[in-house]
Amino acid sequence: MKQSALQVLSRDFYDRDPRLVGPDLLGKILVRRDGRRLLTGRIVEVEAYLGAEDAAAHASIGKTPRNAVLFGPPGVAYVYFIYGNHYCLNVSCLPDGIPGGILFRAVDPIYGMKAMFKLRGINESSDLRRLTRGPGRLAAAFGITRERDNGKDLTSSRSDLYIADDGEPAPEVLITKRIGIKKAADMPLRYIVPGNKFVSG
DNA sequence: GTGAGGATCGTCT
DNA sequence: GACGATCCTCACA
Repeated sequence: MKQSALQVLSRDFYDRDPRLVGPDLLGKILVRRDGRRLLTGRIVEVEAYLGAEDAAAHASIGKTPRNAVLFGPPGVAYVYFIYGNHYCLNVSCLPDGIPGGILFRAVDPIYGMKAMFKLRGINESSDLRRLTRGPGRLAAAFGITRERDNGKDLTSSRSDLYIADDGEPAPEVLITKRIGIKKAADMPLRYIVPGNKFVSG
């Protein structure tokens, strides 16, 4: 894949309701530049998180130092640490002042798999699905941490983390309930590419 | 293939 | 002090 063929998604793309941004992100490319290494993967599973009306969303309790990015401008990385072990990557949506975001749950690795295995700390002979299936695994495979990436602008190719369109036609989208949460568990805010082996659950 | 249980710590009450 | 937008390992089938 040629990097020049990638069109970085603009801030306008994220300046919408997460319920519109979520399905549109499927099929797009997550890109990490790590020194000279390039890591890429096709997004196949995301979840939308809203504001005060969504009890499962971090933003539902109001603005705090932790979740401030969700209340800021669109197209910015929100990375949080969970269960004492894992990081999860989100991107903020909606205009400055209105909270909302998308959680990246899985990607289908395209380039840099060898480096991803190393970052994940697992052997290359293990099941490929273990590489980037699930939000914690995805973040680890792309070397994403709160310290390094929280608050980072995802709309510039000069950034070492961004999301791009490679021109592939949009995939089929299936909407389901979100998983791994207790509150507001019935809201249909999970978007997946049906049949893709990296989709979790 | 499925299910139980533990690890581990930042964040908010 | 309790909990969580998770993952791993180990039993067992």
